[in-house]
Amino acid sequence: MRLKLTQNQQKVLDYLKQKINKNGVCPSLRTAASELAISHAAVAQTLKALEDKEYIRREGRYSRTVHILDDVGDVYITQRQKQIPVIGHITAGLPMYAQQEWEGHLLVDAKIYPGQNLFALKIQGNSMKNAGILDQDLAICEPRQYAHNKEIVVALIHHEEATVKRFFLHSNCIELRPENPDFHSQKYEFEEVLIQGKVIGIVRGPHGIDD
Amino acid sequence: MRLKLTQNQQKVLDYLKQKINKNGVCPSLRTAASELAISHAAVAQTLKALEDKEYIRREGRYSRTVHILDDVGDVYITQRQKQIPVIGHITAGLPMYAQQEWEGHLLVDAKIYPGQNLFALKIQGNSMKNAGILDQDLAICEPRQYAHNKEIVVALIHHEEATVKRFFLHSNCIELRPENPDFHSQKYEFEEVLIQGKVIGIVRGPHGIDD
DNA sequence: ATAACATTTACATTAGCATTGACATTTATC
DNA sequence: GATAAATGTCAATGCTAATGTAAATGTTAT
Repeated sequence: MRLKLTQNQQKVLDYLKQKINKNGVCPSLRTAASELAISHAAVAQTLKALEDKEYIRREGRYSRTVHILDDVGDVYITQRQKQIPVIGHITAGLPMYAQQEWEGHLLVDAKIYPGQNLFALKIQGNSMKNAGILDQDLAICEPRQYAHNKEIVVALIHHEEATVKRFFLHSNCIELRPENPDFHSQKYEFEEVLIQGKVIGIVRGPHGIDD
Repeated sequence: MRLKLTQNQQKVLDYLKQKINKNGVCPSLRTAASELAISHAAVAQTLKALEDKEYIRREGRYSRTVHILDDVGDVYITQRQKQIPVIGHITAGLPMYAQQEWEGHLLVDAKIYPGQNLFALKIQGNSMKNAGILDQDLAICEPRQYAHNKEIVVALIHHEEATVKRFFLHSNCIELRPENPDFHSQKYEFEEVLIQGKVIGIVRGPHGIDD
């Protein structure tokens, strides 16, 4: 949702559009300033405001190119917003939608994450590092009580410990395999493991991007 | 559990929600006052009551921003959505912000990705695998023309080839280091490399989660 | 009585817009 | 290439209108 423009900002934007349409390029600050009868720095300030409000975009620091951004319209965007709970701790025996300990909500793009009753889980540790899942990442999960081989799942072990691992079903046991040579595969009896969901995506924020 | 609202408080809250949904920002006290047919100080008092009951949150003393809170104390999703363009290819001539080059928009949570004028870039290849960035991931980036050592950046090489690598500045060259033993560091003269932004996050969809 | 709600008024703060001038960077010109 | 001109940036500053705050006070409903 773009913020509304003030009268002055609209005036400058209209002027820019007209100029760019006519000449193909943006006029210099001082040219614009003179034609708008204000100072060059005033134009620069308004341009900054227009950029902050996402009506234009500029390139590098001293670049002279300005792109006018069309309204992308948020009619469809409202249908794409999806709010999913971030689960703090998984409590045994409760289905996902009944989990109590929320750490809050996460907003995701429904176009990328289709499905219902999705939930998010904050990853603890680096056991899935080689699958591109790092400590503190948010794993987007779809609730499921079963899993196929090689899928990355959220599993509850001994009804208390939640973990994200790659799933393998063997004839007599379930193997939960980490993706990090520092960790080892664990094998469990069928009744020791409860599948809670399948990981369908990852959201990583600014934390820990640069070690 | 939050205290119940009075009829009047509920009315004002509904009004605020509607206004914020429509305009993206909270109306001024006097605007609201006029539309609710009361005085501006009355609105201020009700806002104070709403804040005490944790239905809204306001920033500084004289700040004009109001956040609507949900029952968990999170900011409402309508105030957290942020659309960012997905850049298809960064190529010669820097048409990076030319809208026709965009592959669409991505909806992200503003709480996780603060900052303005963000853009997303689809990762090609696995050269950053050990940094938890895989092929086809969407890298969330903040525009920047400079970088600090060890940061993961989007760089344009020889004005045509865009790449995501870890950045190192040496006395006589710039090193762009991949995070994958199958690839090698590349060193460039200063004028060969143009920094376009810093990677501040990753969004990975269902594709490629299970190799 | 008390809390919620309302008003009026004076005051403090902020946003938007403008200016100027020094400076860094790019572009043009020779 | 070197130099000059043009251009974008930044910081400091001032002004005005719009805006939020606070205090004193009155009204209404429970």
